[in-house]
Amino acid sequence: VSGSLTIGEFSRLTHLTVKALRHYHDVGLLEPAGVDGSSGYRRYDTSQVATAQLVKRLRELEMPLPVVRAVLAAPDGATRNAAIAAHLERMERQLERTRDVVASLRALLAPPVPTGHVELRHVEAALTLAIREHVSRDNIARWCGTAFPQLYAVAERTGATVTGPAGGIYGPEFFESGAGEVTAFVPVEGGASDGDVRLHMVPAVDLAVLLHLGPFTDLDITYGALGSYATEHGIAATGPIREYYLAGPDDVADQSGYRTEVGWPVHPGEGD
Amino acid sequence: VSGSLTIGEFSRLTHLTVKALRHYHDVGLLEPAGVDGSSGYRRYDTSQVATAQLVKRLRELEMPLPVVRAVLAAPDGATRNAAIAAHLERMERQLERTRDVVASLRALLAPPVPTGHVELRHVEAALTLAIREHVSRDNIARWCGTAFPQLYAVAERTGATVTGPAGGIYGPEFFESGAGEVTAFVPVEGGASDGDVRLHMVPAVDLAVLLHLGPFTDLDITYGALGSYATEHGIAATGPIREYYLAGPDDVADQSGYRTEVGWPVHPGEGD
DNA sequence: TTGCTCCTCACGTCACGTGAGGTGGC
DNA sequence: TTGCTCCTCACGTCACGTGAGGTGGC
Repeated sequence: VSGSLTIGEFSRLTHLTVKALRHYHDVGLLEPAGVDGSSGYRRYDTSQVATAQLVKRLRELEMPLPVVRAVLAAPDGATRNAAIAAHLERMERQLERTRDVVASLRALLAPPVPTGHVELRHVEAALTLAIREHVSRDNIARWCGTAFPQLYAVAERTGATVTGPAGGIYGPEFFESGAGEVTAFVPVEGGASDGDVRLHMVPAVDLAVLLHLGPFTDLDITYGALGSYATEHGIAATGPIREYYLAGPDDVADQSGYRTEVGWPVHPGEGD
Repeated sequence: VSGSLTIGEFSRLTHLTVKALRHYHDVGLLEPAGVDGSSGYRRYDTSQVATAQLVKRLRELEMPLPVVRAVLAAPDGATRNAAIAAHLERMERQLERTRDVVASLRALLAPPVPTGHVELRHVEAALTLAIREHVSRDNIARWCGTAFPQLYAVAERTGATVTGPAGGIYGPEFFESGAGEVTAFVPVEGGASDGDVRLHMVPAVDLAVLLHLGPFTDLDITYGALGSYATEHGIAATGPIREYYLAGPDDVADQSGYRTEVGWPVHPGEGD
């Protein structure tokens, strides 16, 4: 049993708008069962209703059309379900991120936390195991989540001794354009390069350093305080920014326990 | 104390990209402290950091720029917090909606529920208290949430006796274009018009009727089954679609207990 | 026959991102 | 002086929505 439907009838059956159906036809996502050669009238079939309903559900979950297309083209149920599950997981991560931002918004609106003490510090060059890559802001959390374990693993494999807290070096474009070169490093004695992980000398710098307590989501607050300090004292220099992870995800379970030193480049010897 | 910053420096301080800052300037959301007359160089001030951080937070929560502008322009903290709270509530509602859709997606992918029995029914014209308005799909839940209580309130005020379940009439454009004329009605004896609520004769129709059990989010499944039935039996007529709310939010707490009759217009006397 | 449904462009939306091509400031 | 930062267009993105202007089908 099947029945033929005009686009309007199919729209009422599936609760997809006529405009959406024409768009899905244009992009080849949901082809009508037939198209009249002379009039161009689209013809749908009742057998297409189930597919249309699936498309509607996935779009309501803001699944991008290329991904929807992949779901529809899945050769079997397992592949299809995996694609859907992956999307739901993306949504879950985004939801968690939203929760963090809401918390951080409350913190921002609350009476301002007394900002810590800015320290001017000369940092010596140091031997490290490091990974350097072009990373976008959106992916930085996941990237760090794989990079640092990798660094510690190489340290162990190559017999290196870790001599201090891990850190990151962020090129200006990372902030100014939303993506840029990022170096993750762990200071070591001994050890050796291994694949992407290189034995690398991190250069000396003069930094204004401010300790950030709590989630990474709030880091911009500390950046603001630190950068304002450096600017107002006329000591700000250009160059990459450093972060030192004194206590992070590997050390404490709760984000509120994170301790991060933010290092802003300054001109040497101009301390206060 | 204050300090002057180039757009790049301000970007690194606030973690807003240079492109975003220029855009916020263009649309008048975040004006630089100054602009050099000859070179066009923007100049920001450290005193603007806090505002920029707020903008960043609100944008991370996908607050539309006009709303952000309203928050920034709020004359006092209370107004500002109210605007933010309203946005968080919108997000909360959307989150709930997402949860419903995920559940409904699972239902769709599960082995198909045996569909109920389609009944062909001649419905007589009936006197009702009714509200009619142009409503978009996005707002239909909220609209019904105010319309039906209003109908019952007028029924009580004007001494009307409710004689059956409430219903809705949906013009084809409601589905085909995503917005259209919707009539909410409650059948009565007695009663009188009162403001937007009119004493209105709902016309007679011939309907194919299928009972929908569960959340409204799943209604498209029943629409698909019912419309396919009518089409495949060659009895589908054009005209508005009716829903009768046998058990809805006012009657049962859990969505899974909702019972809704969907009525699809058919040609009279062509039953089976 | 009427008018209702369907058709195809072309352009708009929203918040920026992506270059191209060019100039100013240290 | 070099090159780095900044500038302004103009156009792209994504999934449709919004008309305009016109034709086919019952």
